[in-house]
Amino acid sequence: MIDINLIREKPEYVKKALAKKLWDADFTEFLSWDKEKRELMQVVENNKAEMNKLSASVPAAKKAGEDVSKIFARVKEIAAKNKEFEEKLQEIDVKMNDFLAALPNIPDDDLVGGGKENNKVIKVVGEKPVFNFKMKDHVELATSLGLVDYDRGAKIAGRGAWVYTGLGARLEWALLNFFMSEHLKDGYEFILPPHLLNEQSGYVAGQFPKFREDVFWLEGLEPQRFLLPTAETALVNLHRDEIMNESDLPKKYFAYTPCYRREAGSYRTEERGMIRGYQFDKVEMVQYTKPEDSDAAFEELVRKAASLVEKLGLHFQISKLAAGDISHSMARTYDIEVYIPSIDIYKEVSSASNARDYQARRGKCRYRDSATGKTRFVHTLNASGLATSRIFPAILEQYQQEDGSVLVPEVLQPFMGGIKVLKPVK
RNA sequence: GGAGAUUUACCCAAGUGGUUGAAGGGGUCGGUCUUGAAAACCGAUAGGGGGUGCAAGCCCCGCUAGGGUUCAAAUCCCUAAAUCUCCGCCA
Repeated sequence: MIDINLIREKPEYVKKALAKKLWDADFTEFLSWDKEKRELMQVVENNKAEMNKLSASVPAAKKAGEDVSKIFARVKEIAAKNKEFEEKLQEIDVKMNDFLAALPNIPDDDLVGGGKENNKVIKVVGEKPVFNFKMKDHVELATSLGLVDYDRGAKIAGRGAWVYTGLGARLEWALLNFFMSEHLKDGYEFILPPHLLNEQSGYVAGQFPKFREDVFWLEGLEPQRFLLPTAETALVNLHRDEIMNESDLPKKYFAYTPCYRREAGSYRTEERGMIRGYQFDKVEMVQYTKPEDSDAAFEELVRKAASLVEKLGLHFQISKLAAGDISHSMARTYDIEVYIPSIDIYKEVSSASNARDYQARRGKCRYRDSATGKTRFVHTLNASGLATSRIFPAILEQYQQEDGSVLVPEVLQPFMGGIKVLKPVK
């Protein structure tokens, strides 16, 4: 939610900023609603004040033995007149809320406009691996090593599903454990949230109304619930409708959940295997900060996400996203992209974003400023740390050996009972 | 799935139509007393939005949420949510 005052005061600035997100905003109608709303409020509230006053005078008048029927009639008269205005007012209110709720966040000033093509690689870590043998892709490797069973996944669940088996399951779990241990070391609090969330949570995270169609809704539950598309949805709602103490900030959380998304359907051949599925595992970090601290928190999240990939010994890059490529709710996003040799492409394994007060406004998530005693909206930030569905293939491909085996990254070995090599099953 | 109870401020809690624009207690904060603390006593403590105004202020909405009845609702009616208890179901 963008601050309505900003739109009132600098509509041209907001329009320009949103244009960088390839969003064409026109505030002329909105501002006229706003004006009308405030005029109507004057009338409605003045009428209510008069009604209140008249009603309050009834007991005294009764006591004095006066005729109160005139007061009743007068209040009724005002109420009837007011009804029309109130209905109009509510109508405008709904229109304005819908309009505001649909607006994306304002991108940070330093971002370039436009879409993906304007993303900029700001850091490259490691080098593309060189193979002096015929390299295999991760699907081939996962199958020959007995790590993933695609056929049985399709059998029991259908398209877009796979089964981690044996050492594959252990590798997946080792990744998650490794990520968790790093976050715990950094003082983040471990959260296991519910996976079925209510509509309000999707709204506050900013995924709704825009992405209502991209999540899985459950039938037979009232009120309706959906499967979370990322743990961020749960984590940024933890403190909604709360006023936190300044001393509680920053809040640093991480959660592990599968992520459920409908988008999986249309993958291209370059994305075969476990690059995209209806469900994938992710550890997600979220911070709640004071506004002045969110830039530093953002840097911390990017650094943390990158350090995980680096510790895994994988070649990757960090991209600063153009305004049009960052998600709806965010003001700023850096992607960590790991190299997948078989397709010679860098794929996102973490998206670190600063939502600033966009989500906090939607969720009325505030803290009390100890200096002024006033409430202020917090800033929320999130970053994957990490999604396994692309790290797993990256490890298989980048760590593959000529004999068809795959080395286990050193940091994962303690989480896999010391196993150092994944060997082909006969 | 069925039945019942509950939902008031930071916490507990009174309150069934009109000085309740919410008692009382606890807590918290400030003070008196004290070498210091405790105790006691005194005082403060309803939040959060919104409108208007240079401001002081004035006004509107807030007793889980949304509707309704009424001149007037925490209080009556309807709907929903959450919590608790019991029963049923339980891969």
